Amino acid sequence: MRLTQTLIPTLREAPQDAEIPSHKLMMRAGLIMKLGGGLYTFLPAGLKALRKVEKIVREEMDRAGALEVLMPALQPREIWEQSGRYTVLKDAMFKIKDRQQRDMVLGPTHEEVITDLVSRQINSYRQLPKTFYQIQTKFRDEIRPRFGLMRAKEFSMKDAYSFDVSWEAADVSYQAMYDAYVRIFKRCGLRTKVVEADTGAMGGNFSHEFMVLADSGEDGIVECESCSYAANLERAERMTPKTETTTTDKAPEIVATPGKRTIDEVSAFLKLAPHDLIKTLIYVADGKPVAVLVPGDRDVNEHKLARALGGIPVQLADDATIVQVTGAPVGFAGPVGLKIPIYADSGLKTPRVSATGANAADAHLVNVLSGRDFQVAEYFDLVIAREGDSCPRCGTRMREKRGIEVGHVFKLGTKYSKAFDAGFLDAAGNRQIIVMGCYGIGVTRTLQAVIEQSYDENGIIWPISIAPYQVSVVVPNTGHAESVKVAEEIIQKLEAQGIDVLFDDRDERPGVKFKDADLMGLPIRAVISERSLAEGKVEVKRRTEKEKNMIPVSDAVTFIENIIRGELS
RNA sequence: CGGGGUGUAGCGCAGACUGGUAGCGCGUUUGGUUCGGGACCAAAAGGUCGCGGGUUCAAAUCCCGCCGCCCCGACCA
Repeated sequence: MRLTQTLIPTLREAPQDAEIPSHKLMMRAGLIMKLGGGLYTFLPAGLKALRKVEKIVREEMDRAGALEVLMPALQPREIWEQSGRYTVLKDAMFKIKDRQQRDMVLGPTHEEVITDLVSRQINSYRQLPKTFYQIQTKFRDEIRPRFGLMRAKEFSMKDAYSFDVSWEAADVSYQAMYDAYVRIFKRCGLRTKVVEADTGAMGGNFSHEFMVLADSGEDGIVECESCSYAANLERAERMTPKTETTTTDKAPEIVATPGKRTIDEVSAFLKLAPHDLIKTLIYVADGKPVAVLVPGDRDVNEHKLARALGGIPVQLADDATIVQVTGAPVGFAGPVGLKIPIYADSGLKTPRVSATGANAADAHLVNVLSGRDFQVAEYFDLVIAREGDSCPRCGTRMREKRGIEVGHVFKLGTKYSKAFDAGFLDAAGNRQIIVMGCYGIGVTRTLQAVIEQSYDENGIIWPISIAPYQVSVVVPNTGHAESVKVAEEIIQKLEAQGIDVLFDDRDERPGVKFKDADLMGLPIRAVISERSLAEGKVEVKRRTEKEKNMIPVSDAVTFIENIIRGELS
């Protein structure tokens, strides 16, 4: 492809609204253009790269035995009512009406559609297992679209769904997808970290996320410094810390703490470490208020809390409820004298002399002892894990990292198959329910994540597998006919081998072409100039190499082919 | 939705406080000189100053309302 015939509008400066390196570089390298918040047009070069990611995904899905389908993005409201997710996801969905005023949604995901399909088409154990997948545009009314393609309102996703006769069989399908994901990301040149994750609105009981480690990542994860344990902060557990018991003969004593509501304010005022305070939070679980206690220096993990209380939805109580339950305004809640169930983090199991809210305005209690002054209904691991916590598996210290979630595999179970009555007759003629799994890859996000993980001060560094063009050809002086002729011959031969070549045929100064080649990040650069041709050679250099290789003209094509084959094999 | 910021040419910005013919750099067009790491000279095209209202002889500038976009928090591939 000649640069003058395509459209790759490179920018010297990044648009002001681009924040992270990959977003800036996608804009600067002329891959995408913004239409509005979370909405992007793929320009020719960006699309070429995207198609290559899709191709890798397809090949690996097919290899894993998944069947490609294509489901409607536009879906009737009814199927969402049927799964019970219309309420759960309705704020995240784009909702529209057709001309008959029927409610429709733009699909944010496709469990409902695929399960409906399977419930109609699959009737026998002989038809199972089956895994279906599609690569399709998803729509989500994100609260805050961000970072270009990283979190967009419209994005391309590969979603797959497995259907099995049993939980054991589902494990096999799950593993097949897991393995395919490992291969996909590896082929895209990504280094990923697999972490245990929360299942969220998707439901199900088990999941793994594929994370690209990056400072700009929106997810926090912890990983053990010794064993293989790694988890999303939403799920991450920690071993109960060993704390020393402390005790006192003194009764709880009320201390006036006017206007001191936060842990920081109270600990500073009472001259106690935050750890010596107990943070009391009032939650509403399934309509009923409960008190949740955590050490003063920790935060509640609501996902863990919800799971601990039996998977019911929990939310922080509003101010009115807090006043009603504690008899005090927000900021002075404490466990002593509360008439509601009290759940506490396991870090508080060891009795310690603590300070708590006094359930009275502008007052706190000191010399509070659990067991003596209040009773905890049950202890759970309830706090958000953090750097320095002990690994739940082996007790070693854990460290915190940031990650970009590019893939997520779920063991769903029967949530959707039950809702859509997706069952089958087993060999004995008994009707059984299908066990499902679901598996997503953010295709557009993966593309950007590759850049986030691979760039330098000059621009993108594409892996050969998904570079829009594997080779860029630069002729410093396009006025030199011989250079152009040799360049065109080499390009023609490379393209005949199925290699994508971008020929910078612009009438620009050499410096401009070199800068743009680096910015676009094409993996191999061939320079054909009067100077090198005088020795019968052309210059070939990888994007990451400093040294130029001077290759005889007749060997150039083979030399380049070998680099590409070497990396793709 | 809460908090903060911002909107002036395709991109990056100045002008606003103190109202008076809308500017700079990059990019684009034309001509010329240049030609291995974002050249130089000359000429030119390109703007409803986010939108609506108000104040004023006069508004990019002051006032009111709305909208877009970006950042920090709750959602997710």
